[in-house]
Amino acid sequence: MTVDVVQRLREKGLRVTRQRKVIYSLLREIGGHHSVDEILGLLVERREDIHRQSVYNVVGDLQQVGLVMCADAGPGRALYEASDHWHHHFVCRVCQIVLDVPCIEGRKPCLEPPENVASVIDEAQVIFRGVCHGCAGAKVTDTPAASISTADC
Amino acid sequence: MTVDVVQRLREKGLRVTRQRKVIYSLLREIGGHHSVDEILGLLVERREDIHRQSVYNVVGDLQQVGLVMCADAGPGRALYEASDHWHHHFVCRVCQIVLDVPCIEGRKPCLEPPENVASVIDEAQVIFRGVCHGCAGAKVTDTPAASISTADC
DNA sequence: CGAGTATTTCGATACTGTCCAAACCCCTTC
DNA sequence: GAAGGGGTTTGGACAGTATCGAAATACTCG
Repeated sequence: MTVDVVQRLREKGLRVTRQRKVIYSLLREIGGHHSVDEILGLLVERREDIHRQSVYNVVGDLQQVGLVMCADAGPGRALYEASDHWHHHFVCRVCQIVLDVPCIEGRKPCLEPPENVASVIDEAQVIFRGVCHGCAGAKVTDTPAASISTADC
Repeated sequence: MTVDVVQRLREKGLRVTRQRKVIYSLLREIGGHHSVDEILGLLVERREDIHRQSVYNVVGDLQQVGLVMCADAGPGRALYEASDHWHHHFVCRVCQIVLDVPCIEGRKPCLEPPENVASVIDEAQVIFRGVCHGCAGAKVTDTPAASISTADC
């Protein structure tokens, strides 16, 4: 918990500040994927006076330390989450919700880790896209969602 | 080529406008991944007078039609490219360059979709991260890139 | 060719992320 | 426990990205 973040920061030579502890425990508590401004809003609700820039700094630092990961969910604002284990993400084309997809250990992606492309490849994150259960159920009429089909981003 | 875009737009009930033809053939010609503002810059160079908002509109439309795809390369601005075949991307942690990674399957759901997560999953795009050849050669000192490690799938 | 409407244009605006200097406070040392 | 040093936070300003609404334009069909 809090012991974890303190220890981890010390290990990496980063100082243990109120802001870092608060933001990490917040992300841990609420779970899910959140943008910097969402985090800022939640902090304001809880009477935590933390500057915008600090949120950017802190999530960046926590990411370096390995306590937070940035969810790949397509272009746009960055989404952060407290990272327990490596996993992938599903993004609904209709409501944009982001869901975790467990990473099946040992099962490599459909393509062999590409040769020649780069010197070091240490991460492979998958983005699945489609329509979530909620939107699939709700959609009865011919919403634009029906015509999205293939070839969308 | 141009016949293609005209036909494709008509099929989907979209009008064939100068802007749509110009932007598509531009993307087709130059290849690679480009942001809206990069596209806009290239259009200006070529004396093509097209409004910013129109570029947003057009790439969105072409994407719906399947002539353009949005490259998943992490958060930030969206990168568009003329879509020939389905593929994935490698992003360099140092210089942020985006490189294509061929997909062996070549078609959309190239990874077996996870169960229970959603109703429809029609796309799985992979983002590989690491250090490209250029940056790996240039880097002699202990850059932060060296401490990234773990978190592989 | 003319009417109707999709599309483009224009200006304004919200959002996201970054930069810099000054104030602050965490950690180490004594 | 006090003091110093330097990593962090803060505050304000700023560039870049993307969206909105209304008016003008131009593509398509009859």
